[in-house]
Amino acid sequence: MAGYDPKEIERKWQRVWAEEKTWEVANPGKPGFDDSKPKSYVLEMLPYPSGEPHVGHLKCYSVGDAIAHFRRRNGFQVIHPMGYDSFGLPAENNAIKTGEPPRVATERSIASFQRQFREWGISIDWSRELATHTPEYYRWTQWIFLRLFEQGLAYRAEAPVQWCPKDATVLANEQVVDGRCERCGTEVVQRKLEQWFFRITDYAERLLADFELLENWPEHVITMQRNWIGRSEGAEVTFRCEEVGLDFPVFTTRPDTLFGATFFVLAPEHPELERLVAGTPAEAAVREYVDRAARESAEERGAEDREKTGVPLGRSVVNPVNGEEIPMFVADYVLMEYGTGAIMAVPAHDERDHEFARAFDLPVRRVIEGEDPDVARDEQGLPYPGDGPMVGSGRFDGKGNREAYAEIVAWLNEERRGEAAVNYRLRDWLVSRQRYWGAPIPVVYCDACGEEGAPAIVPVPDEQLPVELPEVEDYAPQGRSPLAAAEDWVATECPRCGGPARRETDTMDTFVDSSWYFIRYLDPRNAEAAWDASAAAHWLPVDQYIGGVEHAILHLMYARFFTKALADCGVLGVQEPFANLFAQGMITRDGAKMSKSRGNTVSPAEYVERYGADTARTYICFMGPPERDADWVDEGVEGVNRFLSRLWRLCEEVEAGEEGDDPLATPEGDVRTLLAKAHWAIDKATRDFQRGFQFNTVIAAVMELVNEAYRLKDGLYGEPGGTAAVRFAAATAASLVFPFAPHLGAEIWERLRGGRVWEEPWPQADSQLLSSETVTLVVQVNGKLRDRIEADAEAGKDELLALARRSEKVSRFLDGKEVVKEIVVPGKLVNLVVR
RNA sequence: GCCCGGGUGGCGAAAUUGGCAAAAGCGGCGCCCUUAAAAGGCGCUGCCCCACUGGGGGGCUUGCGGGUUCGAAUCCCGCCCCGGGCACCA
Repeated sequence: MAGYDPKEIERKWQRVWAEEKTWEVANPGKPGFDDSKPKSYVLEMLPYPSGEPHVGHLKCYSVGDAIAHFRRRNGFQVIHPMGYDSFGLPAENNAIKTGEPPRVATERSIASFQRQFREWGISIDWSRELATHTPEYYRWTQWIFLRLFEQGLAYRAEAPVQWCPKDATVLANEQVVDGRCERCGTEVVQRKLEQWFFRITDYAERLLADFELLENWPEHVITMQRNWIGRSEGAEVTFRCEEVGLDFPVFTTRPDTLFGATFFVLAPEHPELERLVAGTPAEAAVREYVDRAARESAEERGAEDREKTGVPLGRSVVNPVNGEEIPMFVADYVLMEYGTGAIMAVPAHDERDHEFARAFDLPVRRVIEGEDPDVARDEQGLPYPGDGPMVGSGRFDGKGNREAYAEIVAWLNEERRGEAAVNYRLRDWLVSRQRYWGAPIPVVYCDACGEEGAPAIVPVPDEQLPVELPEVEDYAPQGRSPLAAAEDWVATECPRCGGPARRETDTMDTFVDSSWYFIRYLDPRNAEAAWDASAAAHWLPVDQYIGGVEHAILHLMYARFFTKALADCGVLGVQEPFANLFAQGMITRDGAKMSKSRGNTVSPAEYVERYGADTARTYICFMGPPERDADWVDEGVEGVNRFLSRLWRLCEEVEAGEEGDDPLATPEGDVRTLLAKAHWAIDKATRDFQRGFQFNTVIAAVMELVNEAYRLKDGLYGEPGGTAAVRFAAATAASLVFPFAPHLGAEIWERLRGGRVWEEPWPQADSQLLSSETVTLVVQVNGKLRDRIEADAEAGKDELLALARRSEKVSRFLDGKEVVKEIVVPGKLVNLVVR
């Protein structure tokens, strides 16, 4: 007999799927569209094609494919596309190092991903394949940019931005981790530059509120986004500096502590600083302080345990609630990016203000009493951030601070000195990059159309898209985009006046490309529009999205923002792109994250070569719950390979043996036992599939079924209905394991049953065979297990009690004791409580 | 500091959601097949104690300490440890 030869089987079925285009689905209204089935959009995050696929990819697509197969066999028309997020820094950095154009390295990597996806047997609709670096794709990325521009959602502004000196580019806030460039680890510096932004902050409220619309997202991902958006409720209150006649609004979450404000602080970047101190004795000191702050990195400024520093301005503002004049300072613990860049300082009830007050010997005035009566009134126990009755707050004294909060805000409103306000930590999304390998931003600058020396920003008309990325020689950025060197390309004609104009030379952040790809899949060859409205209406939203948690904030929030913005532009009918999200865990080796430098990487290709794709995929799904991190162990791979081989040999054995007689109408004995096990496995697999994709226990159930078949088969051959039962067990195992090991599943099914397993509906458990006539009754005395007794499944309470008391093992513990309580759970357990 | 996860045999894990703790896998031990090995098949395998020719019996056990309950890995209260996110955000 030929042993299990995954190579041959896998090649065979991969050819079938490719030739028959098995996984392609048509759009509504197109030939081949099946309107009898409900749709299901199963999507894994598209890979960034750099080098070869790694095990993280194998996991993501194995999990997604199992879901896609399961849905198909449950009667859904599943759309399951694939593409490549093929613009971005790594290809460009490689180009700078080796001189190889980014396109060449990227397309080589794409070819490698394509080959391996086929070798893994992932059920992809290849007719919908796309790559974000192709003009056919980025043309529409540019088109979306123009729509956002029209809506005022894309704008150009000078702003302090995070600049990475190594990569010589600006970064999005999200790409700065602990003050360092996410990619290269270099400390970022602040620069003031003209940049393009998307107004994601306009959507902060909806991004929060619409968590409601999601069906099932991991709680921690929602929490991370919520933290990132960072909504705070409070009030904006205006403090006036009479000496220079300026109003300074501040944002505070604690308007109830307004009477405790004893000083006022501006951020070093505050635009009015200059006017406040120009020509005053404080000018020199303030300027020096501001310059020093500007030189410091965000990391240095944000360091923990940093001493509070600052400089008095020699000016004061008036507290609107009590008319008190309080001194002004500049200090770097106040951030320009948040709120208004200025704060009222309440040292008695805010830790940071308290530290500053101590450092500068400023008054600390308690306005809320603490809980501890001993320290309630004096300066001990300060700063006190909690609740309590108000003191030193005029007519609000004695009221609870929560109550006073509302009244103070109402009063500010009446007096027009402030109003309720909400602030967000979220900043607008900086999307321009001074880099080559990205989609060009489709605008030109025209001096003739401009005013007062400033050129006009003229959008490139839709019909002139795409603005193609020109070929260049030198990819290294020199503080301006490498595109600036392509002078023939930069010099263009103004679409508005026809005069000479210059192209924008920045490209878009790659997160822009990946913020809408899931829509393009629905109509990827459309040359007239980004997508056909009816296709989008039919398939969206994505029913199940699968990917790593590392995208919990960036990609997932940007895609949510895009969806809402496109809906507002009237070109999309959904508010949320991904109804269900599954965040897969990481695969480690030797307990550590894989890295080339550590030398603990796992190459999927190597394992696929040695054991076959079915083994590699099934192992990955068997390692543990897929949402959790899991450690790759070679012996575990072999264990799964042993299991698949065992199933294979079982198939060969039944195939070679007698056809056997027909299945019995009322199976008995071991025939029934094996059939019951098969139906138990069907039931278990189906439930675990639905319950959060617990593939590890699904596979364990199939293993149990195969083990049971091995235990019983030799006694069953020749029995009435015996061979048929073994055959049923093997075919059922193949059918259940198909979503993980599609080649083996398809092959065994074809041999034992004929036809295509993926066209078979998912098996249904026979409830007759799920229940048995007898059950194991657990007998406890005082909650401790004392005996197990076979009992009639239908037996009543009294019968079970009698049975339990009759047991010798039980009665031993009842001797000389009084039974004070009897608990009977029919079909399960008897517990006798004795004294 | 705040917010999420998580802690169960030698290892990664199960436990139908309050009812037999440890399924399936790995590792380990033993047996069968074999001239031999590999492959394969079968069995045992949480810890401790008593008994042992053979069969057996008892206690303990889900990070720690309490509680609720006839009964807790599961629910409640208080701690400890590990991982992740946010953090000078007013």
